[in-house]
Amino acid sequence: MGHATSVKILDAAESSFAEHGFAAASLRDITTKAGVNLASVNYHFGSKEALLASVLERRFGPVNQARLALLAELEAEPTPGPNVEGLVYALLAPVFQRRCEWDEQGTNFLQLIGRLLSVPHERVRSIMKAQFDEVIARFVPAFRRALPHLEADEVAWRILFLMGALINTMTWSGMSEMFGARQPCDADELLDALVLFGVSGMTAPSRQSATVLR
Amino acid sequence: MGHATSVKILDAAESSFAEHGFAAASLRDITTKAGVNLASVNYHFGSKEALLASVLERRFGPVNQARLALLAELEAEPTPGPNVEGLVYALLAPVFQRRCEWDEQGTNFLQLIGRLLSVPHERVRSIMKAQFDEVIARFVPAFRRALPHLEADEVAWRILFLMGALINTMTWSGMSEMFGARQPCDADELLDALVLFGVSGMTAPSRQSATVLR
DNA sequence: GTATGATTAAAACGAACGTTCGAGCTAGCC
DNA sequence: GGCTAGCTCGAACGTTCGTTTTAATCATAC
Repeated sequence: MGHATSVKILDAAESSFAEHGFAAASLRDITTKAGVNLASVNYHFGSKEALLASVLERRFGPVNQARLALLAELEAEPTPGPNVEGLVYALLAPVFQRRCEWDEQGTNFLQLIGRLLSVPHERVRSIMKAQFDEVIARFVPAFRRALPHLEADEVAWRILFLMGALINTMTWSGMSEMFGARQPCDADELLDALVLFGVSGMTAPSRQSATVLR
Repeated sequence: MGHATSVKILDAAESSFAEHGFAAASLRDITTKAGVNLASVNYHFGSKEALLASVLERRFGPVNQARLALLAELEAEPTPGPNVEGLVYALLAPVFQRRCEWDEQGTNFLQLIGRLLSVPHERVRSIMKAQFDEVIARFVPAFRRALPHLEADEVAWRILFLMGALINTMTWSGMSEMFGARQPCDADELLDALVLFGVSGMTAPSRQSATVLR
């Protein structure tokens, strides 16, 4: 059954890409983990790069769909006024929710994202862009409406800062120990901490109104 | 002159590691950029991995020394009370200041950091740890004193979030355009934006006192 | 001028990589 | 039973890698 083989390869590739990054993950290692033949990758996916593309598409689709669904709920609410917390939550929560579901398989979804987003690979970049275009097109204006005291550009930069806090923290599991702190007990604890940090950061005063230390 | 060759190799390696990451950067590419013989790397540094170690040590030393110097200045001030902004600035500013100095050479220092911090390499990790141990040992307690309303663990997590915002944003130059925003005009503008974001995030209310959306 | 250590260079090695090929197996259809 | 398409497999290819070897050159000291 060809489909079962494809899924085995995708699972093994995800795990290997998360652990080693793209360049250092070898097809021999991936196919050994998957328990399939080396040639299967090229048969089912065409190339190593195409395999990576499939791994990313398989995971980002659901996360971004969930983000957009949460955003739609927010925008349907009758309560007026800015809801930065809702937006931050809608952006971050789906990642943590999918993590619990997918990490059962022994992969580290968030580590995968963090690792692959730092890969300087043109195809990766274009897949990211394609996956995130709608999310960006919907979230950036929503944040801008919720944060009218900020310049449009600064809102976008803050979203980048927020994504950076999300991604980098997840790339390195175990980094808390390095900082003399315990690991968050579960995904919810970390999500709560990050939402608080993010909401506060997003709603910080604008650079014009703040006296910045120099 | 052996020393001149070493510096050429370090500069070329830095540029290549920043652009490609560690695994995908080849010694042949590096030595071609440096205009030296392939064997020079092994002669002067011992191995590819040792070369990476030298690249990191060369750059992180001055940044972390600057961080500690700024922290010492803060702690010497007679003004009492928490100075979260000073701490955030002390942590972030040295990176931007060195960037202006070192990028003259055509390397992208911040991109290098971001790229290499995501490398799942044991030696890289141990070098990072060694370089950052003193910074962490001094900054984490200082932040904890400045933020007594927070649990000790949460302070550490927030520092991680802050570092994540710093690192990830820098890993991908040009990402602002993807979000429909212009690039920050200069390093100072980006630093100011990030300091505001970070200070506000660090000083956010604790999870106990905040009602987090669920 | 000679000796020595440092440095550089060309060449080659062994290993591993991703990709391709030809053969064999399996399941479904007639 | 025969045929076909899909799928899997072992083997090998060409390429690239990091490292090593050997020889030559250079700078310094005497």
